[in-house]
Amino acid sequence: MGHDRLGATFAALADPTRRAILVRLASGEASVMELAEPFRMSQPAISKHLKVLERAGLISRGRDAQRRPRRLEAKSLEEATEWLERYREFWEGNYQRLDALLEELKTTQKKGRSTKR
Amino acid sequence: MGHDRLGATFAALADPTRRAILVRLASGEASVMELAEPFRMSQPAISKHLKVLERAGLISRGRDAQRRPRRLEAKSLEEATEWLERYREFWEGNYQRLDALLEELKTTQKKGRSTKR
DNA sequence: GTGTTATATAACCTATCAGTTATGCAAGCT
DNA sequence: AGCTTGCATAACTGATAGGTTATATAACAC
Repeated sequence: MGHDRLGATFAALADPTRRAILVRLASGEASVMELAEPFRMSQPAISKHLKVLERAGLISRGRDAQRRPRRLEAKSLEEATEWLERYREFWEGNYQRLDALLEELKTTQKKGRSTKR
Repeated sequence: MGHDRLGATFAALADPTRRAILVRLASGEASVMELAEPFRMSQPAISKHLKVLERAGLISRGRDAQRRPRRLEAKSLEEATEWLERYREFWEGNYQRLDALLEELKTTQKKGRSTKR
């Protein structure tokens, strides 16, 4: 399945290594070697993760001699957060109301079945 | 790679079909058939997506006769949102400051490497 | 009972993912 | 010039994802 941009962002965030990389980058830009150091994974593996993060728009590449330091890009994160926020508020607020409403509907259209939870 | 819980949540959110399902569920619980209807995908495919969402803790199963209506569960979403929020605020606010700070650190801890171009 | 509806599960296929090693290449260093 | 460092890329591999069809199960309707 091809991912859309939002999908690519969430997919990128799904991997713990990539999340750790983002956490690291939150405290400042870093070279590939620096980013690879905490993991017992090969450098190419890290480069691949970085490519995923980059395609998701979560990081960008700079240049400093032979280094290609990565830094965070906020945009994608904002989009992801927005998406979540929208629906979080949607049902966080309405949760109790919905619960009651559904219970009501259920007992109306079927004869009362006992509740789960 | 085995996903942790947060990872499973983000992975679940990566698929557009699953996001659409969540959006649908934000307006109330729904049976599998109801959830499957908008898609030109087989019912088993939808059941699989639902299983992914359930393992991620994003939805739960009720029972109503032969129906197994799904409903949203807020917890996982909250966790995901929290994670994003934490880092979003981290660099959204501090972006400019961080930039300057890093420049400073770089020139301090290495002997002055000339500007990063 | 028989048949139907709602859902789950199995078996299968293909594509993508996450890792590996080996190699290439550009930019310093001496 | 020749060696080293930092990174990218290619080719390969095993596992997982996402879809399919076919079948099983469970509750209802007659």
